[in-house]
Amino acid sequence: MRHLLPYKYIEEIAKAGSIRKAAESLAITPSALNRRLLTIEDELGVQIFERLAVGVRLNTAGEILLEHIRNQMSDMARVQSQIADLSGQRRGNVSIAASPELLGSFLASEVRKYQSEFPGVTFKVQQKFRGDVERALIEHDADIGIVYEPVKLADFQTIYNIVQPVYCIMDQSHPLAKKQKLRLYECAEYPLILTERSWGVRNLLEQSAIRLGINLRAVIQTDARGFLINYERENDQLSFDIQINIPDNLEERGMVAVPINPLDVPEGFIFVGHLKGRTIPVASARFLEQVTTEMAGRFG
Amino acid sequence: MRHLLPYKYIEEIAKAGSIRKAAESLAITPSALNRRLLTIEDELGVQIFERLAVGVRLNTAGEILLEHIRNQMSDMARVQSQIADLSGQRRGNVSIAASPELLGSFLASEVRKYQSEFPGVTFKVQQKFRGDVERALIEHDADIGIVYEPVKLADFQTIYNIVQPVYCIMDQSHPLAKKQKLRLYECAEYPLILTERSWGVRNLLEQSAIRLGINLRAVIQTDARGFLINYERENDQLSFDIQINIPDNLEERGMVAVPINPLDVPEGFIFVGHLKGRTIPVASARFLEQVTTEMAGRFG
DNA sequence: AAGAGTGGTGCATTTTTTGCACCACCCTTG
DNA sequence: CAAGGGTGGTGCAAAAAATGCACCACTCTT
Repeated sequence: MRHLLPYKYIEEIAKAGSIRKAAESLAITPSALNRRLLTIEDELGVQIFERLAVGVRLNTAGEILLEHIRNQMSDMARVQSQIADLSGQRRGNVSIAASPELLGSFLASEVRKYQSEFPGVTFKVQQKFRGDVERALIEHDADIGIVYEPVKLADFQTIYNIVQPVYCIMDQSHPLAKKQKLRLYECAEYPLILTERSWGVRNLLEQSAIRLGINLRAVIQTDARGFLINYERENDQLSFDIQINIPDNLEERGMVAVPINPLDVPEGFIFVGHLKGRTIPVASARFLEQVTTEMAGRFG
Repeated sequence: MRHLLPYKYIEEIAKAGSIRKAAESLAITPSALNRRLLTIEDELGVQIFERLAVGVRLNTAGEILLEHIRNQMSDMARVQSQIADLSGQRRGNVSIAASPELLGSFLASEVRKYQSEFPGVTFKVQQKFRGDVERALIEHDADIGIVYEPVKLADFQTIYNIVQPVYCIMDQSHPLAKKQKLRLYECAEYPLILTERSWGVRNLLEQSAIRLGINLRAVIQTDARGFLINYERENDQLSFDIQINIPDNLEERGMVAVPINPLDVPEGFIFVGHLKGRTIPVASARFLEQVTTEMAGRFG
């Protein structure tokens, strides 16, 4: 698609903030790039960038144009995807922005399943925290968004959503391991392994703790999955996760997951969808379908 | 916008049905045009046109691409319009597809009013019958649609609608001229001037006539406005029109308009709007606003 | 005051596009 | 059946457009 090369150039200049830097990453001369920009501005009749001493910056007209460019480029990708799908081949790139809670095991196995059927499709999976998923969609950095406990959904087109209770994960020998349901104050008596506050699970826990007047002591604060679901958890530490992120072989590892009473910690929501008003490429749409079907089958 | 020249070429080839004809209307060599097409198909990886002995025809992939092209081109027009509007200037072209009932006096005066304020804006007004307005929008042949008694509204985004009763127009000396309301059978006793059946008014009349078992005798069947509202109507002929299309100076012309009992002929609807899912250019949006405000003021 | 960064420009070179002439093909028409 | 007018496709030379290089003017930091 050589004819939307100018678009790519503009986008790169906007991102780099300077013609020279953009030229470098585009592997052309600053001179050539500069002239292309001038030509575009001339055709458009207005400046797109304001010239500063340290580089260039998009002005309002440029913002409008850039939004159009991003729409246009991903719409073109969709068209190519649809056309390729006509001839039976399924190609393209599925770009996903997902909360870390989804990346533990669920999404990986879904991608594996899809790719075994359509090897021509590539994937790009980005970990984004609650509020950042929607932004990734707006900036056309991702086609599909999967969020646990989203901050807002103004530009989010929800295709499917599902409740996900919070589980407490511990060693089989833990005093709480035999319970059917846990109260939050019971957990709070043990040393906790917690994630950063940007995680949806942590957020739910914190809010509940405040409401109930409980203090959560984090002996380890980490985002590394290895700590949250540990092979050899020697002590009485507890960690938390949502249902979908708990691996199947948890028991083999000598561990158990016990649900927390939803009256203490309310169940969170997983939202699956894409940018409002967009038609996403065929491969992405099919993958979305597969994911929602799988979710509905397992938790619906 | 030179970079979307290829789009223009494809659209023209599709419209002309032959590379040579398209080349002629694009004022370039068939050879050059052919090569551009081949390049595009090569970049896309698929054929866009099937080659026939008498020319070329879009295949399915081409249909998908063409839809994208049309969206892209009118979206670009919108972006340019928005950018121009930033600097205070209002430019652009307002393209309207409207039922003939609206073209008598209403739209002309609205256009005049708008252009006196924004001389930089040009207009394109197309007369389309009931079912054709929506098609014009779908093919991006028009930004704004105004229909009296539309056939369907599947892809139509209604911004405003209003009821419009049918009036009977006659000379002041006509026996029916003094009535406050007319029954349809009263009209049927006189010679009628009717439009083609594709008009919304005619359609309403015909359906009512069938329902009531009345026979409408058209002594003149014409679409010419001069006949419908005639300066010197010598005989007792009657014509019909809707409220908005009746000129202000009807009385000066020695004529009167008497409403028909809505129990006989139901009131029709005028729908004002644009293609669903589209953001129309600034100038078009403002004009739409003006039209709906005017309608609401006069008939709301 | 020096230096490193920025965007802009004249000119020769390279790359791309175009026009011309022509080919092979198909269908209509005489 | 043959001729003729239409179609899309292609080799080659000319024209046009884009690029790279060297350099300028400028601003801000050091």
